[in-house]
Amino acid sequence: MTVAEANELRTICERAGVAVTHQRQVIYETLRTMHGHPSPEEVYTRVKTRIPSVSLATVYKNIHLLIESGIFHEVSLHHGSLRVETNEKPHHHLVCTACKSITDIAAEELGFVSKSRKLRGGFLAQRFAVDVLGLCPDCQKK
Amino acid sequence: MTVAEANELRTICERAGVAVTHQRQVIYETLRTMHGHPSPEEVYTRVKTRIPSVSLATVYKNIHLLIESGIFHEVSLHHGSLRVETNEKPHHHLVCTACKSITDIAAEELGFVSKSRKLRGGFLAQRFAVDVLGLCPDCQKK
DNA sequence: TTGACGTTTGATAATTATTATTGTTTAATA
DNA sequence: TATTAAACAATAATAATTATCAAACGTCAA
Repeated sequence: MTVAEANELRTICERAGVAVTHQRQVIYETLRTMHGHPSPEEVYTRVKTRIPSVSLATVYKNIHLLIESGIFHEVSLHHGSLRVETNEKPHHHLVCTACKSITDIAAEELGFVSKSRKLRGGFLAQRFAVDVLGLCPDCQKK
Repeated sequence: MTVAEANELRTICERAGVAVTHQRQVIYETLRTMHGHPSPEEVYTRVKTRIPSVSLATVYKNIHLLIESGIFHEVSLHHGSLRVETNEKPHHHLVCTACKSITDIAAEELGFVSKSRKLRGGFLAQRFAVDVLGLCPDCQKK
């Protein structure tokens, strides 16, 4: 862990009012070294090599802490369950990072050029998560 | 159910090689009348008012059928588990609708103007799912 | 140092969402 | 309507996540 990283974690913990424990340090550090889009289970497996006694629940709790602190993100807010899209018109979504509610917004209404942070209805935009859905090369073959 | 809808469902079932059962009809029809982003549980509750004996598993199976037929979509692909974003650079994702693999693509690399369907690496773009992540008015108050 | 107190952890039970299994019923078609 | 494969309901199983709780830990005042 670099000095900058150590400081970052200390700041996060201070702001959140929690202690800088060994488990937290290792989980933070592990995430910093992992690439891609690891699941809690994958993080757990990695952390276990350094702290064999670590609990999966601890990994979950600390991942949540780090995500809530804004230092890491969820790849896509998944809404706990499958959701069916019933709006046929081309549109995007306003997703609340707190309550995860989904509101439709017409495609025209969302100019990608705009950097305005307050959108229609008072929604406060923090970031755009853009998924291109389609088929990867492997799946095209099948 | 309108005649057009009845035809649509029949076509879907023919293509998929499945029977047009009463349950399927009611599930399809129910989805058509629902707005927003219903979960399987919500669809199940609705369908139950017309077919009290219906099983939740049947609702799941038919929602999957309709999604695979392309007549409805998932709101966002959920990957079965939480995924942590470890890439700090601004980027988007190439998500395979079949295997749900996620590949990063740099923000610059994804010109929104482009309508090219084949992207870097041979990924076949089918549609863009754009989420604006932020806070809804209610959650801003809290 | 010691002891008291609040926090964190690990172990595990509980919950939630989804999928698989199985015996029974039903739709399609002759 | 009789046949037969498909679809169904009921429910068990699984996977992911969260909740519970007792024990261990860190901190700080004496």
